[in-house]
Amino acid sequence: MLESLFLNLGQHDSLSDEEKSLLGDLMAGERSFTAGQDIVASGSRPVYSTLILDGLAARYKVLADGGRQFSSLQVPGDFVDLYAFLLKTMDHGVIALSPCRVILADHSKLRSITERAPHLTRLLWLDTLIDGAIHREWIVAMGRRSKVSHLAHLFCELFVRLEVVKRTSGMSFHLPVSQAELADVLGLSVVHMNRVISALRNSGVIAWANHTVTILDWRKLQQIAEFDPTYLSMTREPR
Amino acid sequence: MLESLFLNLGQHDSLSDEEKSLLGDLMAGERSFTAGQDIVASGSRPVYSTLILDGLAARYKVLADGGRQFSSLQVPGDFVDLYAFLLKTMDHGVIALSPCRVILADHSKLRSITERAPHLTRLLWLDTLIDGAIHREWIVAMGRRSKVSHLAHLFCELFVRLEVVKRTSGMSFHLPVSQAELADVLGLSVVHMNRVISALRNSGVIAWANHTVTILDWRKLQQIAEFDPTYLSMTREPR
DNA sequence: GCGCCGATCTATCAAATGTTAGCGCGCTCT
DNA sequence: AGAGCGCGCTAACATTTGATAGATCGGCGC
Repeated sequence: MLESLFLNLGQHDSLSDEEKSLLGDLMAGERSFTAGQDIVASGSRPVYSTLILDGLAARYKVLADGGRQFSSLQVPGDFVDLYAFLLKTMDHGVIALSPCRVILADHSKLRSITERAPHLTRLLWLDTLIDGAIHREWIVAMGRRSKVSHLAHLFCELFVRLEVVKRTSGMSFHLPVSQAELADVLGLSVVHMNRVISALRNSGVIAWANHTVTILDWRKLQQIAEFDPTYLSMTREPR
Repeated sequence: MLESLFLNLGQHDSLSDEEKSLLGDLMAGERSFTAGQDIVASGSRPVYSTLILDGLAARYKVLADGGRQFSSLQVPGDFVDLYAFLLKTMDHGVIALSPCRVILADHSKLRSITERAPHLTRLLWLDTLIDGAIHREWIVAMGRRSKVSHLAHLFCELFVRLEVVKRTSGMSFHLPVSQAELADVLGLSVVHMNRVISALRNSGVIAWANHTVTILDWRKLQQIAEFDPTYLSMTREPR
């Protein structure tokens, strides 16, 4: 059941059987959420962290004028709020974008991992660092890429991340979001989001129907996005 | 000399004398950089992490069309590349925006801290998590705030962060950047950056001359920015 | 079958943002 | 003192993006 987590953490360095069993002990208490439900509420002080087993979730913040901005998308194998273990108070919410099955990690058990399992601790730390690297890439995309390039970059990133946890089929992946939700990722109006999607479609590099994205020309998509996966740290080396 | 670091880490939880001395052992090898110099090069694989003692630095990425985007600003007491300890390869550069004095932390010594000093490890981890929280706040600002609000938010954040390390004087702080560099923070053209600055100035909440920003009306600035410092985790509690 | 409703898509106009160009001020270098 | 230069600032115009409105389409409940 923790296969996605093992695939995710294990892509960066090898996980020993002992570490896998520690993770097994750590994760307990499965829960389910329907699309649109809050998985973690802004302002709360969780006593456990949440790992996604199935589904798509997003971190978000809502402004006074009602505008919403997603600051990350979370796929199976991702901890959505591992940092809450040390940050204590959630300064944003996490919402399920599709039906989500999650499993919980007690903060007290996490703490004991930091006391006793330094290598596993480093791998968990690394997981949050990659989170940060993705944030930086998003900042660059929002600030200096064209909107079409930004969208292309997002699709590249999602494809690669989903491939790691075996959630792609061929060059396709499931993306259960509306255009309005995607607009909250890129920071655009819905109307303009639609224009940008049309432009990327018309360039013939992707197809998107029935909540499924298909990459028709990976090379060209990567070119449009100037996508360089270095920031995802997908090499296996001692950490 | 490590006063800024102690102030920075110590704001979240108390640092024992032993931990301070571990940090003293960790940091060795002072260096200086002039404004405009790269402190860490993109693509490099550093064997030490860098702490800022004095000066202002920024993480950045350059795109194919020459556009540059800063993804963070780093002030005294900040590790600019603590994550490189686990991420291994720099996917972006770090540049000195003003003359910078820095000090280095050997990755092998960092590793031994993770093996022997769990609480200090958690505090270092926390430091990178706050980095991530700031990134998320920037994403929200870029996506959904008005440009004036974004700038106001940046000033609020900088003021608070500089205050922690005692680099403010009254309601003023030193901000040694040109408008072009600030444009690379907000992701704007220089011309529009100038318009946004003028607008914030005309609203009477800040003054900015000689590289010094003075907050004239903190309450109103905070209102314009919708600034809530929760994400900076400035409460002292067990971590 | 019928009607409702959310989602996609389009059209039109308004506002925000970028581009190019140029002026003036205060440096520093000689 | 004069030249050169980075920087702040402005003007005019082009392009991108947003707001409002409405059409179309398909799923779903009654």
